[in-house]
Amino acid sequence: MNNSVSRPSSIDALVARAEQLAGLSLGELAQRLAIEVPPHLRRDKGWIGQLLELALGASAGSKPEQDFPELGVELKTLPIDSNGKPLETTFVCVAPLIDIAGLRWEYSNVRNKLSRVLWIPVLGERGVAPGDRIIGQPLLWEPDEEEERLLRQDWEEIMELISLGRVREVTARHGQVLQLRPKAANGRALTEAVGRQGQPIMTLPRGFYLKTGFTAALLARHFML
DNA sequence: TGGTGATCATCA
DNA sequence: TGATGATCACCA
Repeated sequence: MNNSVSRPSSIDALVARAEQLAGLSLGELAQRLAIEVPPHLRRDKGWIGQLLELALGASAGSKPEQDFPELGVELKTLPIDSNGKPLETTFVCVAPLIDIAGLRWEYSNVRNKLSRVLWIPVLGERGVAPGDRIIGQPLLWEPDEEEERLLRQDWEEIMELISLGRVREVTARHGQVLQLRPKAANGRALTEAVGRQGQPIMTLPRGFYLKTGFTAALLARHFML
């Protein structure tokens, strides 16, 4: 089906491998891995991410962990336009809606996932066929003090609302850099949460997403200074 | 059902 | 036209 790629033994090896992919089109990379290129992403929204995971030797699976737990690195592809600006928000992880008493930022899944991220920019607008999109220079990123402060602030504000049983009142407009939005297979996929009187309710699963302004800024901080 | 990978589709 | 809310595919 495809050539398997070994797991990188170090962060340096991972970054070096990612740098070697820069400049390639996704079509070229897919061909190397003997992977079929979909004509569009409407039914394969995760195709780019999974292609890069395969190319870099990330662990598959659907565990709420980093892609390279032994390296402490999370892998994220980031679609960008011709100006280098992100085209989409970035999914981080699902949000816990029950049993959240005592949850602290320091031990949160958001912080764990974002403590170190290998960003792979992928150049190409919606109209560009997936195979024609170009892999950009990777960026190994760790949040600086200000970024961490903003993330923490948003996380705490959103989690407080959830803990108060007000998850249904939280919209994507809450938060400066981090937002809470539905993350579900469809509108019928419900999960348990807590209502305003502390009663159990069923609601859409939610996920934390990074707003485009935040990812645009972190790219700018490293590539345009 | 709830995780992973995300982008789509529509509206303000 | 950018952002929000909705959705797609796959896996355990």
